[in-house]
Amino acid sequence: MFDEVADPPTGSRATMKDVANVAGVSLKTVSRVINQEPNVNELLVRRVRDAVQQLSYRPNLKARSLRRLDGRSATIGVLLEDLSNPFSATILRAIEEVATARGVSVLGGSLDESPERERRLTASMSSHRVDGIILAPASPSHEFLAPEQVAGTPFVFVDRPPINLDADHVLSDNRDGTARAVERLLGLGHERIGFLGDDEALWTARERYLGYYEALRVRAIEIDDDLVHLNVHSMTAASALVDGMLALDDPPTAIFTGRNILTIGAVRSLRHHGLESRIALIGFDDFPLADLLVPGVSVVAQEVALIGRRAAELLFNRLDGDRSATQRVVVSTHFIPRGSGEISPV
Amino acid sequence: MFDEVADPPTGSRATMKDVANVAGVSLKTVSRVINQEPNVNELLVRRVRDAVQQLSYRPNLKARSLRRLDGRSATIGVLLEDLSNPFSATILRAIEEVATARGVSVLGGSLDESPERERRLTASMSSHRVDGIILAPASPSHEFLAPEQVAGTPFVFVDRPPINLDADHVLSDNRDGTARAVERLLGLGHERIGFLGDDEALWTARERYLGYYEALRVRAIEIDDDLVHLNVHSMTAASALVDGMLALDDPPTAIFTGRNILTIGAVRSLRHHGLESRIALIGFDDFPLADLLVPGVSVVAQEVALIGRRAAELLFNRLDGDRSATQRVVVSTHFIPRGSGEISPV
DNA sequence: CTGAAAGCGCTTACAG
DNA sequence: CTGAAAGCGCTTACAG
Repeated sequence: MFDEVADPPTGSRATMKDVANVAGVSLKTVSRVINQEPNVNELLVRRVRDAVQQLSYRPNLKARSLRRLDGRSATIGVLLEDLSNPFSATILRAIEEVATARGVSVLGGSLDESPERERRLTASMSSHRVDGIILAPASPSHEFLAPEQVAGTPFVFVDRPPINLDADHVLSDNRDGTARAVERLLGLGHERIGFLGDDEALWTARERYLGYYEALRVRAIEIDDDLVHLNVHSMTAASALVDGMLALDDPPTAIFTGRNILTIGAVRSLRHHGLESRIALIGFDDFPLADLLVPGVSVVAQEVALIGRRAAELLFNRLDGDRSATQRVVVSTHFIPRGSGEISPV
Repeated sequence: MFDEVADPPTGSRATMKDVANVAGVSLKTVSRVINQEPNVNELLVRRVRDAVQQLSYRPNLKARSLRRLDGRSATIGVLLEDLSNPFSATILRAIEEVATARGVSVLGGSLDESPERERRLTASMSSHRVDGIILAPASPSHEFLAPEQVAGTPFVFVDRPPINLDADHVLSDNRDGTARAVERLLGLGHERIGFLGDDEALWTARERYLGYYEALRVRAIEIDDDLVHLNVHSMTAASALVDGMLALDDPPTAIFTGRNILTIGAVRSLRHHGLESRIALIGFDDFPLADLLVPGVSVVAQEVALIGRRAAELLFNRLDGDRSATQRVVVSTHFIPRGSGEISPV
């Protein structure tokens, strides 16, 4: 034997017990050093630290959280629509920032608007015993999460409110943001304003439509069914619908699009008809390079990172013991004029 | 007492033992049912299933992985540059897809080009006992990961190769992709081609520069220092440098930009000078709406999702026991002509 | 086909 | 200031 104490074998990890053996102290002393408890002899601290170094020891969080009274795993779950889209990605990053600062890791997942995936992934998070879950929901009802909530897992909803469940949530002011933008178009003299919206099943799509509806109502302008299209899912569908509206006997002089891919579809159609500088356009959601298009595309922008940050703050407040009533946080949108929304009717 | 067996108290979760009590069977029988082991009496299976339902029982993965021989946590770590940028977000999503199909969850983190964050977050992943780690590295050396690797955690690097560590990696053909694009410009008759590149410390930035360098060398065109700028970090810096190049006595007739934000900076400058249809431009990395600009921006596009998928496949192969030699996977880039790269010199 | 005992790597509660 | 024993919620290895 060349080593005084045998190293643990390759392919397996050093445990606290290995560290104790190498340092010549008890398990409990190692635990004290790792957890920075006071009142440990300097010399022993040093010996433990050296052994940790020598063995590349990493405390096992799974074992720790299994035994600890609070059972915390130092992990939260974040389930969003699609981690590859800029909206979800920005929210995830903002949450990560808050979590990392507290030494908490983030388990992420994409729901793709699938209620079934929502059930599966929340169950998975639950099996991982995450300390809390932030969710941009896909289901028509969240009753099924009640047992998790009762078991002590706090939920914070983002982008859309919970249904049949009492939980904190963070939303944009979809309706007001849209109404104010449509009011701007009305203020310029537009009376025929087209509307393209996403899937009616989505709360955000309905809210944005309601903003449009209310703004017209206030001015006593009747809704023209030829100018309103909901359940538009793609850029190409949006282009085709704008093509159709432009072919009407009485075409719109302005268009409001309820989502960025629909906005881009509208831009393509207007360009195709050479009307991008004649017909006003405002979109909900900012998008990269909107300012580099000609004309620049005016938008109702969401504070996406702020939504993520607020959600994380709410969650950690709950984890810190906040038992106050459920909170709804509404994050303001802001209008960004870039040209396309400032075109007057001819 | 109304219930025959007391439910576990609010705020705590049902355990396998609780399920066993409610179902009137032993712990081991519950374990068999949960893990779908064969040879369990139909009646007992049913009773256990009912108890699971009634108690909203979720198996505790932490406890399971603590005891299991393979110690698998059904979790992998994914550390990328910035989860909010489209490149990282697309990779994460592609990995998530492969992982979810295997019932594995993804712990994500952003490194922000910080070696210190890389150390901290890999250590954190290690404490979570992830089964493997996919990493877009930020450090100048990855020696410090050797102990983790020896302890049995496989690593797969993406976007950049490991340094001082033997590990699988997935890269784009940065150098070739750039060289072929620059050759196209040369083919059009361009001889003065500007180059803007990212931080020289980054492997990708160096490779792309080498592609530019080699393409010119083959044609025996000398590199003009006035036309080459490395360590360009922002869109505004790129704009200013293009402004400067355009003011030269002998300005470039074409520009190659080594990263999408630099490309956008270059577009801004060319527009500002009204030269966007006179001076050719090709950028590395595609970006949204590149086709909607006038002229459309020609790019060398990476197969970003494929990079993520390949990395995940490599990792899971290792977890499935593949002990073959370290692999380097090179994913091809492809050129997308949209107009700006097809402009001939005047 | 079913179950009682031991143990994974830690923390807790307690004794000295 | 230090440590030995029990136990977190599971799976393993074994007995019946």
